[in-house]
Amino acid sequence: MAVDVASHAQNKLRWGELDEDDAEDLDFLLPPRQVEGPDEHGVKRVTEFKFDDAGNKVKIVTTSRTRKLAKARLSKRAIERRQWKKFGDAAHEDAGSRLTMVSTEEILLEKPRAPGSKAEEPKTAGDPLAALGKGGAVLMVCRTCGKKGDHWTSKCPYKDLASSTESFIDRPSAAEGPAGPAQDGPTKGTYVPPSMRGGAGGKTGTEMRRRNEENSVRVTNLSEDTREPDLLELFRTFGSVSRVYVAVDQKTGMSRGFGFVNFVNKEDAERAINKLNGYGYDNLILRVEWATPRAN
DNA sequence: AATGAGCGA
Repeated sequence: MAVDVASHAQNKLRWGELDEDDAEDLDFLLPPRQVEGPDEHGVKRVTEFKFDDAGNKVKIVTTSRTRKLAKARLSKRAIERRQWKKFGDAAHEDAGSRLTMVSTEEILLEKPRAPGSKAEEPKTAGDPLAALGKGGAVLMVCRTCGKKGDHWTSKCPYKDLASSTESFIDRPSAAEGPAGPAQDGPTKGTYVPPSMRGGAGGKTGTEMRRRNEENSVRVTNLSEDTREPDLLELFRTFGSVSRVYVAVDQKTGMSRGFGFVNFVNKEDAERAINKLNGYGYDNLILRVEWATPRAN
């Protein structure tokens, strides 16, 4: 961009007459802002000039480094690729210029079923009674122990024991403890899938495996681009994994750097902890420990 | 440094 210095000079401005607004008009006298990099270490250098309050020309050099760019995001391979000889349109570009660039546009990620979304409004809008539904309050009936009005199935104190079908419906007389058997629950004619049927071949008594909520392993110090499939790949070598979870910031969608892995078998979880705690993954040192049970 | 989500007869 050519700057017509001569025409500006005709204004015959004197330094003493300048107020703040006029000062901006003199920027054309300054060398242009220069951006170098980022280099292979992710370091970017910006050189710019401005006038200070006294009207002196000042050079400002700012170097910045994109967080974790070289460390976690770029593999050796990727750094290597940056050395490749350019071709096509890029062949004639200046060293620092880029044909592709990172967008600075802010993009909000929205959860499809976010609370407060329009989809759930029409029901109750303008009619507080509608919230109660036709039949009034919903009656909680636990499908595991048959207790009413107390808890949902997921909150049942017996949920960690055998499958509900096996202990409470298929063989109702086997139910013990404070809750008692399901008196008015279905006891006959209820379909029971083969996998859930007791008897020969089925697991019984002491063989019954506790459900796996317990074998929960917390993984911290994950790199921010580790996703659940990555965790699964890493942990599945130790045994059956029933669940992987990576904590994500609801607002930004970015990983919060920790997650959980649940194992079907406690021994597998234990081996995973022993092997993977302190393990270098994606250039970070993992911490792998037993998780304390989640609060409800 | 750090302990997870959502659903419902």
